[in-house]
Amino acid sequence: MSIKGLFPIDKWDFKSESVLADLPAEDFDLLTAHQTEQVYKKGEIIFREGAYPAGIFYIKAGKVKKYKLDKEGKEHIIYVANKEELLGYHAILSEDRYPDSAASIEESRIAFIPKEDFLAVLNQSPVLNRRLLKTLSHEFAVLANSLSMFAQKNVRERLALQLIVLREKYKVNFKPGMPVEINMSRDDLANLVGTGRENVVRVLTEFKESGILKTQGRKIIINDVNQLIIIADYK
Amino acid sequence: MSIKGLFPIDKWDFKSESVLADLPAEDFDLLTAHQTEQVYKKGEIIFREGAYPAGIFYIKAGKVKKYKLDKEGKEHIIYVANKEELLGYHAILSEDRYPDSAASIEESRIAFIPKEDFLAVLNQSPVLNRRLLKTLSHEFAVLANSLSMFAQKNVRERLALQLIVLREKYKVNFKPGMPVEINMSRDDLANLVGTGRENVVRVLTEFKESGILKTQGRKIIINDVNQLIIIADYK
DNA sequence: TTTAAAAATTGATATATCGCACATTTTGCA
DNA sequence: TGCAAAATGTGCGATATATCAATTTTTAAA
Repeated sequence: MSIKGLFPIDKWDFKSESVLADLPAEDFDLLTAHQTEQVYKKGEIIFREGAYPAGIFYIKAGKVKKYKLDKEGKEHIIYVANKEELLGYHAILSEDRYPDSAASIEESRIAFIPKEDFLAVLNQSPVLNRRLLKTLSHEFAVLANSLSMFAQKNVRERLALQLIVLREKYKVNFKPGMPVEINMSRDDLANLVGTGRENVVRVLTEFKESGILKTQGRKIIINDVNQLIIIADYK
Repeated sequence: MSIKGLFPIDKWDFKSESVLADLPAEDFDLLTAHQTEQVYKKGEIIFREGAYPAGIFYIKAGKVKKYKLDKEGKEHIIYVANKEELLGYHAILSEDRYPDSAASIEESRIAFIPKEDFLAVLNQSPVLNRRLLKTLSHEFAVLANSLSMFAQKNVRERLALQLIVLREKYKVNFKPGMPVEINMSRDDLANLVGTGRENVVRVLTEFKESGILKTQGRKIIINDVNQLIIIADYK
């Protein structure tokens, strides 16, 4: 039985809404009453898997990778979070430790909100409750997608898909109509796709030869997203 | 940098708490006021990915697989849900369609709760809100684990891990101390591990020869869980 | 601008696992 | 209980990907 065409890849929802949007002013003020802001340099760690959470983070500017380390210390990137996204709330809600680590992949400005404030607002705000439930269940769907993609697609197809997703995330840095530059190390890209650096380079070269994209040093500029969609969705 | 030993696999939390436990009687009664019960035969589909949700499901007895289909119709099992677990609430909370499909893997007795009742209780019950947030964020952690496991472990290691997890789920069917029988088709097992049936059979044979387990027809009886833990955690 | 260190790229080889074809066993139904 | 269909198990060639080593390019600091 085939469900071909039921969920074409170009209809997927890559964008994540801000959890804090539409929050009543009263709740928002209470939530941000004791926030402190910090600039994280590229590569700086925000929190570590296994640590107990002291609060949540709100990305005001920049990009953050959420990742897990295997026993040899090789990292696998689970998600790239963009500005205006909330970070580190899973650990508090699950009453457990951080399930993953977070580090900035470019210089980022991030606000810290103490656990007490977050829980206080959570206890009084139906809107925040509803919004978090929506966000979490949406995240579940995205993660489930990634998981089955991993089981069913090869490196070439996975890289194509990640490039499409990353293009959306880097779009916000550029004017509409301008070509979008993905500025990410091959190592991070490899850890996101779940393969080695060398394999990413090889597939990237292949894409370059097909005219799908071009590279300028570390930067990747996508010329033909449709071609990527076809590749990612092929199997 | 190594985090060796930080999260030994035998300390992982495989069990999922019932979302409905500790729910105030009032909320529970309202939630179950219009529930209807149905017996699903082995293999019967409960809901399909992409459909709009009409309500949620509560597994009273049996086991259910949550899965996604690729374009050729090959399924990838994301999760095996046990009795006393809630099903299908992601779609309602995310205000979207089902992100995956669900089907029984053994004869199951399942209650259906209409969407309206679920949302009504959600609007009035802080306990249910809190519990759902906890469950969803826990699910996220479990899924993130699966994802990074996929990226970093081979078929042998993944199968070992899934056998450990399944053993926990099948435990409830047997008396303490009695050997636990995992009764699952090789196809389902392969779709859970993310490989082909043949590869599962090959690794299973290998495990059998090492005295880790034995098989009786379709049934798998684990003799040496510790050995499995070592294998799953090896890399 | 120069230069050293870091990152990216290319090549070659080893290895896991995929997927087909076929044999065997088990299961459930008449 | 017997039988057909379904599920399981086995062998093997093809292939994608991992891994190691060496080279080139880029980056960022002096």
